[in-house]
Amino acid sequence: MSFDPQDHLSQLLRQALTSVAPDQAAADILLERPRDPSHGDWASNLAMQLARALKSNPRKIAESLVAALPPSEWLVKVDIAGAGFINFTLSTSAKTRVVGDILAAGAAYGRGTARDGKVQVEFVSANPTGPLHVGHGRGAAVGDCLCRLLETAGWEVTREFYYNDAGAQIDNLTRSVQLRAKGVTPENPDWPEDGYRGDYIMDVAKAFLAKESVISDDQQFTANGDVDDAEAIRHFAVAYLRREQDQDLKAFGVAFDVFSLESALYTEGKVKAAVETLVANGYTYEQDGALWLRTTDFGDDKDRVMQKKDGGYTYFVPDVAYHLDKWQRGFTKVINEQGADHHSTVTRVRAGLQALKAGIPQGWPEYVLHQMVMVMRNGEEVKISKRAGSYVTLRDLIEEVGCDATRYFLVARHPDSQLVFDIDLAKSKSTENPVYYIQYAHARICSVLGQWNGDEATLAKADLSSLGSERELALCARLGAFPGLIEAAAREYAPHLVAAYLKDLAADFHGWYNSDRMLVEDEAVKQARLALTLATRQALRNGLNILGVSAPESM
RNA sequence: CCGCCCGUAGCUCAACCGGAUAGAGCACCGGCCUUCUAAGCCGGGGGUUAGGGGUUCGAGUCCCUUCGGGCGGGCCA
Repeated sequence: MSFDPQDHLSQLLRQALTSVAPDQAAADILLERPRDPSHGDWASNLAMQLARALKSNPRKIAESLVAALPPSEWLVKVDIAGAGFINFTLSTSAKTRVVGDILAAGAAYGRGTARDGKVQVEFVSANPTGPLHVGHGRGAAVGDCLCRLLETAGWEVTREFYYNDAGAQIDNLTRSVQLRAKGVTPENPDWPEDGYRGDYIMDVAKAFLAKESVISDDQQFTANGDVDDAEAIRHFAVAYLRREQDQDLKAFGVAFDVFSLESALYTEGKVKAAVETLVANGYTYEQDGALWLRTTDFGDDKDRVMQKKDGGYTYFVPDVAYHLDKWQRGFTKVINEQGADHHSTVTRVRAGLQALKAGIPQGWPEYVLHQMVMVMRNGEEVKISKRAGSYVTLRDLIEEVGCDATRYFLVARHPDSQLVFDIDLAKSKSTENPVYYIQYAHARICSVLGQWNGDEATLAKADLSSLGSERELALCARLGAFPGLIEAAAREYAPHLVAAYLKDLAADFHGWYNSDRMLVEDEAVKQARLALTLATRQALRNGLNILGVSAPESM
């Protein structure tokens, strides 16, 4: 049973509160770590929060609370400071016991208790019309790290990839490959205005002509080489590009559990069924030869066309059908990770789902929208244009920068913030690369433990009473903050917090490493320090694992 | 014109349902390798948190507004 000081103090305060102000006994009790160490290890603003309700001076309330606080063996001091903060100072043994807790928990340290309901995270969802670019990379990094984070926090997570394999874009792709196979190049005046111009189209065409077979995670198809067989070209191109994407994702450490195809929603009648329900529920009307959905009933600023004059559905209709399907598959919690350039779909999809009257909650599904990635190379912005074919692929990045650094760079920023990916900077294997800083801490630890060459399992029971320096206690405090950090990052869908935490943890370790030796003569001191060292390695590993970044034993 | 996101040190970014003196890295200056990896550490300078107003014990954080940047607002996806 691990010791959680925050929980412990919270209980003490709750008891004090119950006796001091019984009618406020249900008030929220917030405990936080003060920035300034002289303010103790934990602080509560409870007295200030209660001031209004109790119509009393916060400091007075604080005094009553402190007086009513049950005794605790883990506390050495409680004082009142500032406007009415209650500051708690823990005993050294209370601070260091996290080391034993971590060594006992191992890879499970930071893991939350199992939650009810299963979560689905949909991300990347790139259409198979070309290689994945940096934007997809950000989606892959954020989405996958979010999944790892949610899993760590106790959720059962399904990773899903959805793509359009049948629409106008695929027709365009098919035509582009067909033309290439017939020897027409984008420079030719006959090349369609919106045709795909990238060199990869030529690769697809060549492979088709060579009657190659391709296998991806969800597709397989053998080309017949017949340039007039558009259907075969379409199948082949989709399978080929899906395979390319799979290879990139695999190299990026991302794997999906489920692939969903837009075409299946049509062939299985799910689109038709959704439309019929919307009509039956009375949320549609005809105007200008089209069928409209009254999305303004659900917060949209204008109604949207569902069925075009030509009879085809607009893109959000299959989206609605798809999400109904997700709901019917039992996912009470669904998070869609997408680029912010698609944020206009959020309102429409939710409106469509509400109009289905299927008992779906209003805010379902949830969205994590990442802002755009701007790529810099040689100090200049690299324009990303799929049709022009001049863009930075995820594969390029992984090959040039490495999987670890690429993942780290793409996930270390708040998804809401635009991201400048400076290729030259990320490529440089220098101190400017923060991922190395973290990995280096891990490698250093491995090196020390290797030189000690003892049985790591024995450290779990080490006597920690010799720990107590400022740096050691700061490191212990950082280690103790890990579970709470996971909880917060999972709650806020903010994997970048893990990246920031690991940097801080590495900094605490490097600082301690440089000030004290671990492999000292005194056996008790050595055991205690090695235990702290091992616990730090465990936290680094667990954190790096959430980011999908490797933890090298040596560098 | 409307909607969403962003604006924090020279640069790139943190800051846990609003907390105490806003923190790191890079860059710059000065120190530390006969001792566990110097991809490291220690010290220093650097800020009106874009501007203004409001809410309250307390605001980078919430509300209003102005400015600046990005993305959307197709019977495209």
